[in-house]
Amino acid sequence: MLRKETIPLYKKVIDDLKTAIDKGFYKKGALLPSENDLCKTYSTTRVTIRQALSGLINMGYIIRKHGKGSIVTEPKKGLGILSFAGVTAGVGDHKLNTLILQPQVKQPWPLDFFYELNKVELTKGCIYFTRLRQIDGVPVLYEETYITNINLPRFTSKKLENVSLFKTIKDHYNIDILTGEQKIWAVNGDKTVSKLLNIKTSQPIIHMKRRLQTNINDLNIYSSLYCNTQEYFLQDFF
Amino acid sequence: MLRKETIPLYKKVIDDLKTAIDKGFYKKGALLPSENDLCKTYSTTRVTIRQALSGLINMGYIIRKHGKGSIVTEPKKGLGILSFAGVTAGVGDHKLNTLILQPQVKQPWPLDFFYELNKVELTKGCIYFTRLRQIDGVPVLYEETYITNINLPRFTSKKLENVSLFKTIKDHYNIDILTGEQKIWAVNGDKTVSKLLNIKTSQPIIHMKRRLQTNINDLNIYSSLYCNTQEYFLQDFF
DNA sequence: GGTTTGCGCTTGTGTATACAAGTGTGATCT
DNA sequence: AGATCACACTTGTATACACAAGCGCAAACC
Repeated sequence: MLRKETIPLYKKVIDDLKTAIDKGFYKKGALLPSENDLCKTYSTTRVTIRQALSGLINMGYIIRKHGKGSIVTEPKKGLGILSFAGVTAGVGDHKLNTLILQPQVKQPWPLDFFYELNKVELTKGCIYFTRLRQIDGVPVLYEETYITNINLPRFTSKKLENVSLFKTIKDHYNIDILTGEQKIWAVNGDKTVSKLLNIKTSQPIIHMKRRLQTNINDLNIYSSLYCNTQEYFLQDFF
Repeated sequence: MLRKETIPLYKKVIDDLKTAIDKGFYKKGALLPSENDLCKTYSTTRVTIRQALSGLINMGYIIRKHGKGSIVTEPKKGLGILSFAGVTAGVGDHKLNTLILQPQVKQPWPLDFFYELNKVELTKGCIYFTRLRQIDGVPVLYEETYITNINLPRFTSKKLENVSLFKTIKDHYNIDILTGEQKIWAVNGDKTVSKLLNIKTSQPIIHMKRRLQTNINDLNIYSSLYCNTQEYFLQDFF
């Protein structure tokens, strides 16, 4: 669990406001309380509050207008990582579910792994699992994930169905994604993938390889994804 | 070109450090001067210096290590927009060239345009052009671009061959890209596109639609791209 | 030789304050 | 009624300071 003894005040402010926005307490276009109001609420000063607000700007939760206030915006879909969106704008999360095909298992890295690994990573081995994302029961994305097996006690027993992987590792191990890299191809799926996605092998699909770096040294998250973009597409805000 | 009367100190610090990094004065992995050193240099306080440094973090120019310092990193490749990279890491820009197929022309927006346009955009019309990117003479990316025709004097006579579009509009009109959105599909190319990319219609290619918002109201850049990922791939850092 | 400790450096977090400048509203003036 | 002005409220920029905590190295210790 590794709950921090004390979390900085500005992070608490970020968390509170973020949660309030996520829960719909502040709707898109609404104004957050002014800096001075927040100062009173948290018994702190503008420097600290502004530090929090600039965090929310970076996350894409708000924009700020001189003389006006902090305006809630549509949050960025996480770090510029390509994420799903429906052809019609209004596809909500409720239609999307995640199926675990291969639950988390500790194993050595594959010999022909698609990224170069350093010594520490090779020594530690990885945790491997595969997931299938469906929208309205239709499979659209198949993902194979490898995480360096460092400081992840009991991770193999965590339930990953229908939860955000990033939120899980953040909540349980306080791991943040710092940077990342993704490579993208258009390919024809092989038999296995085509069968999982329930399409013909002649149907073009997106293939992606990702490497995400975290705030823990040598703890990286690698994944290989295949995505059927016939009815849906991949989307990216920045 | 619209020089501000007074620019804030923290912006000057950002600019100075950014320039120094770009010019190679601080190389990748090197440490910037400490906050206190910068305080002395600019006769200011840590709050202001930290404001500048956090700007550089956002731009991806540095990362910071507690107890260590500000470390210069490889700058982000433009805003998380997917960009090219070779299968082998070492593909340099010198191998890539840009061919203008349809030079810039002022015209009304297409009737069935792929993004929704507002009244101002519709009134102003657009500037349209198409480009073909080649690596070693092999065509890999075909791009159709539409820019709202606002405040772009003489843009139709600018030469776009082998130059960065973003750098051109930044240098000549002081236009910055603020935010963006891109959608991605895997498709089989139609006859026209397949011919341009010199591939069979059965070859899967990437299709992207992009919308880039600038610092000028209603001046947006739209593009529709087709990319052959047989030998190369699209890459994205964040 | 190897370990521990202390110290000076760094960034991280926070308080208290000040003035500049943009936005909107209501009172006042014409 | 319509334009102008003053004011309150907002964020933007900046100063000055304090203590916490991580890093690296050298001196001291065993």
